Amino acid sequence: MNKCFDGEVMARRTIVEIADRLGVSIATVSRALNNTTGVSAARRQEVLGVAAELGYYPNASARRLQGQRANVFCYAVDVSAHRPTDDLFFFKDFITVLAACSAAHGFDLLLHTLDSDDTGFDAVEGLLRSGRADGVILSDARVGDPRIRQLYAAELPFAVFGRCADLPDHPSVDVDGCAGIRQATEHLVERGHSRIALLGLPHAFSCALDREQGYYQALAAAGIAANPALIARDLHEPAHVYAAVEALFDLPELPTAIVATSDMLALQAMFAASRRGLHAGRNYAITGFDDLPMVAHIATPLTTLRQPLEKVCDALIAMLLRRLDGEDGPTQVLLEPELVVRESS
Amino acid sequence: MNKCFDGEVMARRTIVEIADRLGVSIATVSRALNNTTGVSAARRQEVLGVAAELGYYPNASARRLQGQRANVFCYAVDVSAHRPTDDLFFFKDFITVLAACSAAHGFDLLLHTLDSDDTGFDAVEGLLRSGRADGVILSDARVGDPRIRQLYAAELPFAVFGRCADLPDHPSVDVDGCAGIRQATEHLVERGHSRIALLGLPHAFSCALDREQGYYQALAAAGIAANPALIARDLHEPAHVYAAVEALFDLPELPTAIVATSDMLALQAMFAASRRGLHAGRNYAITGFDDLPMVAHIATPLTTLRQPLEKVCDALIAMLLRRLDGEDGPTQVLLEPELVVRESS
DNA sequence: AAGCACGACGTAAACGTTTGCGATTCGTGC
DNA sequence: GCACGAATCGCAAACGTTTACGTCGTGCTT
Repeated sequence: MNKCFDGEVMARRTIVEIADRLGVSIATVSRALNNTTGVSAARRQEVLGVAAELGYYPNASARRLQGQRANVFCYAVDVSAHRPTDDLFFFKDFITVLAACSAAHGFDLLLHTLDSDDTGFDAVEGLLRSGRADGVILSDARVGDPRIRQLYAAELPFAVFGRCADLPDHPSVDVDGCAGIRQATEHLVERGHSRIALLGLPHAFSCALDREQGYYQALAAAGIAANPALIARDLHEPAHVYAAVEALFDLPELPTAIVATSDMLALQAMFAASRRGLHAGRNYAITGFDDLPMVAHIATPLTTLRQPLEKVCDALIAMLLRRLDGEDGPTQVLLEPELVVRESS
Repeated sequence: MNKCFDGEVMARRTIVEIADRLGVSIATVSRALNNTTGVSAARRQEVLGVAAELGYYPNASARRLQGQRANVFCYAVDVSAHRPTDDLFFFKDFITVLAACSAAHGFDLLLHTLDSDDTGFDAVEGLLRSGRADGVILSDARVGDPRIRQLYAAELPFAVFGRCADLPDHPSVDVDGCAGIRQATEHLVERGHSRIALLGLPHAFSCALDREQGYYQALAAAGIAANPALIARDLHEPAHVYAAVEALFDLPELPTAIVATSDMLALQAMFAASRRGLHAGRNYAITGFDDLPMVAHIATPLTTLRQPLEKVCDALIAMLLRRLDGEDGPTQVLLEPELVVRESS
């Protein structure tokens, strides 16, 4: 039989063993291990020594029961929200940074996947109510997001990456997509472009409308009339994106620049263009949003807007921690994306 | 002040309240809630009623402390392993299915991110030893994987998606990449191809060598000599992949078919080819591996090998559960991928 | 009629920690 | 020499469950 299956119960050492070994009380051991006051330096060293010798690990369940806190956050992510057009590189980066931020505060990160329908979200509420997690983090906020409604009504601790402008004030951290896209559009205007196309995300996501606003604002400020033929919004199905991009390049008068509200949309556009012999940075300019790792390494590196992921996650965690500790503070944080100019524009 | 911050401590109901309310003992309440024997049907209904009325949720920490089990699995994923050439769509799908399988067995899924260096893996060991998780799931097995060595030596419960042929027998579930690529290559041979190129993954991953074997086996069986000029293995850096693909199409005598050992490699090749006016399914045939959601929807749908993700995750979870329950069973599971023929071949 | 099996329920211990409170010791100031 | 504060430590209660064991009563068997 394999070593991994010999069923030997993992011998868990307890605080009691350490206490017995040294002839002291468990209270002393606990205080020594937790580095609290009330223990002499000599004793602390003794305790630490025996603990290391025994290979002691504190029992998390006992700690949580006593401390009334699990030290666990849950990231509830709508997996159905991720279509082929979406940016899974961003998904992975977000998870990575979020896990790192949580760990830095001693919290584990639980992953809970959701369907697009509301079913299954009660499980998240149960997660909090049963104490398996202390707070929930949401992303991909939708217009009128029912998940946010539910958590808000239940007065449960949560924080959202993104915001719902149409919902009552709730804890949220967001990147200013409007300002970002405005900056990108202004950048193209400064480069002399006036026939600037727009590729927009599905309107179900609240960030889509936000970003589109930046495009309109920049055009208005430059005195350029918005041309409906150049504007493709609410793109979600792959076929939809494909058709929109093709239509753009079928126009009698081609756009000289494209503002894509996500890097994946920009990549699709570049792919379609290259099949017609049109190359970004040479025949037309294009900008994206997200700064995915790959867009810096493709044939024509993409000008895009970088999201300050570390700051976002820091703010999310900080917000939840304040909520748990009963302190107050800002419930809405808005961060600025950074325009990264590369060869595509 | 915002409703979300009014610091009202979430009122947690306990089993004691239910007992008091009905004038019975907490043991009876526990038995009723857990649907165990020793309670009359009438009592059970009473208890269930009061529990629902009070909005009772069992305290997970107390349960875990008593039951000596957290009902949590940890997926420890090497985030640095994911380069732009890697398949994050697969990453997301795997996580989704894994979470679903865990949930089906009443287990939560903890996410732990690792760097490529070994640092930080001790944290995973601590996760198990402190009882925050009962078992670990690994993926992207590397040749001589130090993580597997460590968990194996420590006799901790774990299961690997992938295998290390060079390591002692350990719990693993894998998809037979050798058989898969052999099947794909045979498919191309049957289509009349003989100048068949190979694109291989980084050799650090143990699946890379496995898959390449299938290519060699199929060629040998067909009596075709392997042509070094057509073989590009151990591709990891984006620039590396790019150069290899370009070199392939710079050959005086072009390959008529390409066996890519991952869909992402296939996509890169198709992209490079299309820039030269060569189109898959028309000018050359190509196959991939993984069946990413997107490859069915691109201009020329890709022939590829589909991994049975549900079966993989089921097997991983089952293996861990057996280990936790002290039962025995197979420690190595090998599943067959399914060849999905589309227009690219 | 006595014995016995069984169902329903309560008592209490256990899971492993943290922490308020009291007890003891020790040093220091008068 | 005595009182007093600080430092150090032990005692025991709590956190909310599960479960082995004991008790009681009911109904059945012999």
